[in-house]
Parts: sequence; C-alpha cells; structure tokens
Amino acid sequence: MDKLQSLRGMVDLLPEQMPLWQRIEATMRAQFERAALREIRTPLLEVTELFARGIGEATDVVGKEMYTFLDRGERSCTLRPEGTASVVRAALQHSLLGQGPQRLWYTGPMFRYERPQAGRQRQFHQVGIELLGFADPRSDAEAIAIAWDLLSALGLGGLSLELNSLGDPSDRAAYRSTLVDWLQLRQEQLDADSRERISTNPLRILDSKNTGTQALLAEAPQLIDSLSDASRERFGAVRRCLDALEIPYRLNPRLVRGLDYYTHTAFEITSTQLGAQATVCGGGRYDGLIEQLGGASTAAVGWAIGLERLVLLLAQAQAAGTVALGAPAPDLYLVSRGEQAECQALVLARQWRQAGRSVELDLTGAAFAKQLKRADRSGAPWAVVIGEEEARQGVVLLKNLRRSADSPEEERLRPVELLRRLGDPSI
RNA sequence: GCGGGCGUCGCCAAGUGGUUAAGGCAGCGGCUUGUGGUGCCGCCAUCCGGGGGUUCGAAUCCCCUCGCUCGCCCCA
Repeated sequence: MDKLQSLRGMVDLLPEQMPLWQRIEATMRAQFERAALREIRTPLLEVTELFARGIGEATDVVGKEMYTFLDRGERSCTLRPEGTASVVRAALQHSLLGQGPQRLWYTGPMFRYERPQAGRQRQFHQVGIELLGFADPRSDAEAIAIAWDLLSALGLGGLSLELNSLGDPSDRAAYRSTLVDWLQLRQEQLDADSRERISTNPLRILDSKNTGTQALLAEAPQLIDSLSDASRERFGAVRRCLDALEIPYRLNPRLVRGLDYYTHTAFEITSTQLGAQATVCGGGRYDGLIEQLGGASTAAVGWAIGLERLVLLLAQAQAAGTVALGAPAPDLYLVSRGEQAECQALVLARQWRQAGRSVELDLTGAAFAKQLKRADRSGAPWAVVIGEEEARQGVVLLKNLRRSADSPEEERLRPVELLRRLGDPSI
C-alpha cells in the first residue's frame, strides 16, 4: 500500500468530530476569561536546550520522546513536548514578570515520539494555565479550581482529583536518600525497571504499575513524612482551600510527576473511562523552574489538560446522552436551476449570509429532485427554490422542510421580504 | 523500545483452498426535462494492505514487510 497517508501518531481531525473540539475550545475560553487569564501563544519549535534544562535530562520525555533535529543553521531544535517551558521562556524573554505576576493560558499541539494508543498520539493537543509569580497556597487551589470547573462546565462526570505534596527541593532530596536507602535493601524484590531507576529517578518507582512493586511500596517511607514543617503547613493550607471550595480530592502519597520541575503541590485529575491513559489533567507547583531557566527565583503553579482525552470523554458523555451537541446545519438550503436562476441564487446566498444566516448553496445544477434531497439531508429547516419561473418573476419559493410531504408549506415571496424576515428567528 | 489483536469497496461487513468476491449504508444515474425526506430500477472491489512462497487452483495456508489498534513504559 503506497497511498500517501499521515505519519504515525499524527491524526487528522475530520469535520465530523469538530463540534466536540469546538465545544471544548469555546468552554475553555469562556472559563479562562472569567478567571481573568490571558492567552499566550508560543512557537511550536524551540531550541532543544530549553526542554533539556526545563523538563530535566533524566526524564523520559527529554530522554527518548522528543522530536529533535538540526535545522539548516545546524541548531538543535525540538518540537515542543509540553507548554510550560515555552511559556516561561517567553515570559522571561519579554520581561512579562517585570509587570507583575502573570495569569496565562495557552493551547496548541505538542509532540512526543511514543507508541500511539488510546488517548495518546504523537501530535496531541493540550490546554494549560500558568500562574507565574504566585506563591500563596491559595494560588494552588485556584489553579485546581479552574481545571475542576472547566471539566464540570463540559458536563463530564466520573472524575477524581488526586493530590500530593513533593515538598521543596531539600525535602525532596532528603526523601530521595531515605527512599534509595530503603529500596537498596530490597532490590531483589523489585521489578527490573524499578531496580534500574534506583539510581536514575527513584521517585518514579513510587508510581510503578508493577503489582509486586506496589505491594512492596506499601511499607515504604512516605514522601509526606519527609516534608519540613513549613512544607507540611503549606500543604495543609492548600487542602483547607480545596475544602472551602468543596472540591473533593484524594490524597495520593505515591503521586509523583514525571517532569523534574514540580515542587510542593502535585495533582492529577483522572477518569476511569479512558483505558490506560487515565490522566486528563496534570499539574502542580514549579517554584524552581523560572530560576532554572535564567530568571529571578519566582514561584509558579500550573497544569495541562490533554484535549484528545477530553474529546474521548465528551464523546462518551454525548453517546450516553449526558451532553447534547447539535449537529451543525445551515439555516437555509438554496436550490436553483437555470442560468438566470443560478446566478440569482449565488447573489442571494451572499446577501443572506451578510444578513447573518448560514446558507448552503447547491452548486450541482442537478434536477430539482436531487437538489431537494440534498436540502433535506443537509438538516436545514428551510429550502429556498429558484427556478426559471421564479427568476423571471423576481420571487423565490420558500419551502418548509420540516413538514410532511402531504401538507407542504410553500410560499412565494420577494427576496427583500425574505431578507426582512430573516431577522425573525422563527423562519 | 517490548508484548497482544487486527488488516476484504468511502463506511459497516459476509466469505477459512475451487471457476463471475454476498449484503447494508453512503455516492452516482434514472423512473419524475420543476420539487425532498419514505418507493422502484440501474451503476459502484478483475480484487481481498504490500511482496514472496506452497498448490492444478488462495482473500482463504506459510514467510517477510507495512499499517492500524490495545497494552507495557511514560505522560496530558
């Protein structure tokens, strides 16, 4: 098969699926506007170093999932695998933080070279927010609330919020060494992957899916016990905020994020209806990242939602009848036949569109029966028919397509009259 | 990178070694040179992802390959 086709993991979004995407996009814009977030758009391509430094060399994302290549100027470039590093880079490059803290949101395609599976593509889409320059525990809660409310506004149920605190870097370092000590004594009980990670990325062992490893880890020292008093108090404040907001959460001491920049609050929103890739939204605080990328030490918190996964959930909700999405249909379907009539139809279609109506103009020149059949299938409530007769008389025939054929409702009228009545939502 | 499942018309799908590859939907043409949804008639895969092999004979068996899909890993 040598037909041209898209690259693996790079999927087309066809017209049929767009109502779902557009619903999500419209909802998120409305929510963000109400939350006083401002949109930012950054390039898809960045210097590789941004991600290497921002996300962490040891992470899987940087280590084996990036689309990296040399451009014609021999610079190492990478298609962005996530949004946060780019947003921070842009904020620093344009000194946004000099104007005070920033409440930002973004959306767009991201790229990760992985084996595609349900809810995971190589080019995928994320929407995310970044609250830069906010250290207060309330900002953690607000970030989470914005995500939670967006998902609720979409009518999605069956979601749960998992919460953990990773503490500050010294908490994490302390925990890392206690955990490594503990694991080293039990190496032979670990699966091979996890054993490997003792030296590379021990915290990641915590969310291993290996059941044996999980059983063993039930006894392991917990991150939360290594937190300093200040970190612990901070986490308590975040939790009190969530309680006040009545956002239910589950503490998950095993929750660690795969990107190195996270500190303190880490969270995920998961669904049971997504198969293996259950995480819809993931995020947390990253107080060290901005400094890491060359800025002044600045606290920040943010999250990202995977839009493909959201679309999957919304499609399920739609199938279950929980969410209704109207199929888009034109207001008018314009049928015409004969040279003069066809030309008039072309002109009238434009006029009616300028009047704010959606009009589908049949351009086939086929028999009236064919055109009306298509008119019916288009879902339009009204057909406007212009034949030679109407063209001669300067009128159009308005037909109600939502009546039965036995009691046809037709009316001849002048185009100006129809134009006037187009302001009336009942036609 | 590693496993499992699958690959017949735009979509769904029958067919598992024997001469012309069912059917449904969609599409196109007609019945009805100007009237729809529901009727009727006709057209729509020399070909079964691609390549090689076995056989008198293969979509059906074998090998390779490509692709899709689910899972591992990882993440949104």
